[in-house]
Amino acid sequence: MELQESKEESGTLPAAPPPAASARAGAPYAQVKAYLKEGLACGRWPPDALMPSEAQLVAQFGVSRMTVGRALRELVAEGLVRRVQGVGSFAAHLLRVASTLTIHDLHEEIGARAHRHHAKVHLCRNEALPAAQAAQFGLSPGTPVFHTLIVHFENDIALQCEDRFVNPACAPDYLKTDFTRITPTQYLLQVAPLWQAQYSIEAGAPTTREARLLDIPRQAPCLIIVRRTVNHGVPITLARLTHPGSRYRLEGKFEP
Amino acid sequence: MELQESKEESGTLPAAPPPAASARAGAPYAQVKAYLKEGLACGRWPPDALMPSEAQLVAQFGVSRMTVGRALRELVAEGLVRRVQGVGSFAAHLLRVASTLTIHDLHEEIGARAHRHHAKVHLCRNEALPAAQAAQFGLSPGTPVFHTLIVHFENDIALQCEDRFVNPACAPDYLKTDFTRITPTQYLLQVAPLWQAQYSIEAGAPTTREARLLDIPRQAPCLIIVRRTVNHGVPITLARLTHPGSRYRLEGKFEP
DNA sequence: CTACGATACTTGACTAGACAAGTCTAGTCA
DNA sequence: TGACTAGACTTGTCTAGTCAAGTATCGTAG
Repeated sequence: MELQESKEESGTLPAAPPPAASARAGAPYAQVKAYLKEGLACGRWPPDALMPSEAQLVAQFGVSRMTVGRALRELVAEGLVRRVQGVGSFAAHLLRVASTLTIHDLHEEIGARAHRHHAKVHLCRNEALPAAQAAQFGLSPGTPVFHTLIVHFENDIALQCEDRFVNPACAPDYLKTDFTRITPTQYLLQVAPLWQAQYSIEAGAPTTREARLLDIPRQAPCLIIVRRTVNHGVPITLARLTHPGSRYRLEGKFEP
Repeated sequence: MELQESKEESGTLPAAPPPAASARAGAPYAQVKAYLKEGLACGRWPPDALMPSEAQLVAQFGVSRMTVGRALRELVAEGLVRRVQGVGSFAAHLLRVASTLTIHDLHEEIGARAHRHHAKVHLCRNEALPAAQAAQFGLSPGTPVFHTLIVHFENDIALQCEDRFVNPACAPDYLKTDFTRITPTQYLLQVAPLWQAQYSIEAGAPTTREARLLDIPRQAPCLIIVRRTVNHGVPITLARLTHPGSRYRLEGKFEP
């Protein structure tokens, strides 16, 4: 359903990283930014060191303060620099740098590889919210909710078991959707733009039912993603996505 | 070693999300940004819809073009808006929004919970790079590399098995480090600021040795993170981090 | 010696205007 | 009809200056 994925043998990584062409070096602000980034990378300003002030950079590069300000602001946004008003700019601890995991739709991902996707709907009904999910979902136990259980296949191999609860208030027509044509994620994004999500990723054993639906042994390690989506504080959906560990992997990268 | 982690029972999520106070609403650029964000969230501009031009926003808010430009530029950086020179600004597909996984050091994380961390070094030597790792690492098979195998404990419970290769050219004194006091990640970040990393996350079974070192059964599902770090195209380190699925979980969130 | 205030320096934010470059449309000419 | 061009509109970027607000320092008055 989501999160960039791949499917290769265990423990490998994709080929060498792309050169990551940053903003074109022609723009003055990009030059200042590249200069600072380079200095950060080569250790000219170790963590917590005082970096040049805007005025110094203005003099050094012969550009206006707005321009060096933009360069520095972008570095702050990237987590490379910490600025204190009245004091100066300091090199950040790269330890705290953040990476990005791109969220994709499984359907699209499979399509992008020119593979076939199909889904089998095992459950699609109105239900009272079980107590076990109530606390995480953020609704009271027993509240009527929609519950779907769908298995997604790539080229007839089961890739994901999607067990999902949906708040009827956010998507009244959810159950009428043809989930063999559109994934629940796609549908929900149309109905309620995604506004905040939390997820947890862990390795675990599938439930008996999941093992049966995915056609894997009960002991097979699975990558389990639990995701909760909220719009303006109102819970939209709670999903448990179970993937056979041998068939699914998350990948990401980051570059300060 | 890294990636924000937690350790609770299976399949749960943390408590409700924080309100996520954005930049203070007082600043004009923040007001414009909030206005656009709100419209994006409530569906005023569905994906690919044409958003107001800078000139329109200038007139509407009575601010200068630099100010609305900054608001829009930040929304582009957050992946909420796509702009095309000469054409206009468009609402992005939230499907493609990026989340962040904060990289932490295991040592720090454990300390933050007021728990004890200790490490046991099982291997710390010079070795010829095995062919199996050569391709991913980006060095020729047989190249001399440093190889460490360290198990990290939290309150005497094994949390991570860290199998790591290090390029001697980047950290000549790596083997002399006392890894019971400082983690390899901490040390490497001091020596060579992290510049680019790739990782893959998957569920799998531990190797026989990992199972023994972590004191878990061979069938126990593990969360396996393989990470490769590169500085200016030069490989620094390749690490395989194996975590018992029952004791370790990754968490993250995103908010457009 | 201490407390206070002036001063210098820093970042934060904004304005008004400028030029460049890309895209679309409508009108014109062959 | 088809090709071309001029104009309008858009974003991308920059300058030079302004005002505000936070912080550190240093000298002076008590």
